[in-house]
Amino acid sequence: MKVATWNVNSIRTRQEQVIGWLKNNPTVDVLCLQETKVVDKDFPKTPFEELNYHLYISGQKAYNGVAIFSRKPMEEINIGFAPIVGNDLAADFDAQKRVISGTIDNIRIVNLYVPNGSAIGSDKYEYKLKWFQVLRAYLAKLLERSPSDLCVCGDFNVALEDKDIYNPKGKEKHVMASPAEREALKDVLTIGLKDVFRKFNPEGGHYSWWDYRHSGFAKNRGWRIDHHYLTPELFDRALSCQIDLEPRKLERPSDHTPVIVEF
DNA sequence: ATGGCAGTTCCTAACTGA
Repeated sequence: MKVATWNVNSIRTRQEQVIGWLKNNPTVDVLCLQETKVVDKDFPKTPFEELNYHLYISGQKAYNGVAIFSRKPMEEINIGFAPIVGNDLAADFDAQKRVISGTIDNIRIVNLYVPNGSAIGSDKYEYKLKWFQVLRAYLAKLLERSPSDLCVCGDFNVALEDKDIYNPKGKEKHVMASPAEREALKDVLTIGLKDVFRKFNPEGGHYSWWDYRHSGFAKNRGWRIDHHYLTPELFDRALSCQIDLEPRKLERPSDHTPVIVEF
């Protein structure tokens, strides 16, 4: 099975590129999208349903929004944190549409759009750190509830190691690389999740996001912030994990490009 | 770096993103 993650930065703007990518990648079983930026009633479902995908979406106006496209129907679709951690813990977080998950072939796919955090010390930064705490509770409960394999993927807005950044100098003061953000993500991973990209690609120089500004992509000044984290058995079974640079080369691209795991 | 790019809406200005 192949599971891809792609922050498309607006599904309506990127619709034709996503269709083209799915046609070029017919072996992808599940595509997790982030930053769809559209309410559910306006999501362009038809073109993807015509390609025989089952769609599971959770969007809001202008910001955020996640979706899962699957070749086969998924089961136990959960939207937001609340169905797993309860309303009290999820209350401040589910207004932003950043979490959707579903089960396929006994593997629970969790699709995340982690908050950006804006700037270190800002309210949004504190929100991001708290969000990771709720995520940890959410994933721990998921594992407790049904000890199936987990594939937690999406836009994490954190580069965990210096080698995930083109020029890490001074980046500890930069959102996405600050020590507190890295610790918050590492704390989530202690429940038993591993970065599968690093199983196959131990070296630096691999990125999934490039700033639109300053010709970031042309100069390969990127960050690796889109990840797949797997539970141990699934990690051991994994066959490959690759970043597809092609969509980033197109006219009017998303600032992110897809990452695909096979297990 | 008041920077710069791109997307959205309360749409030609202001916001959010990363």
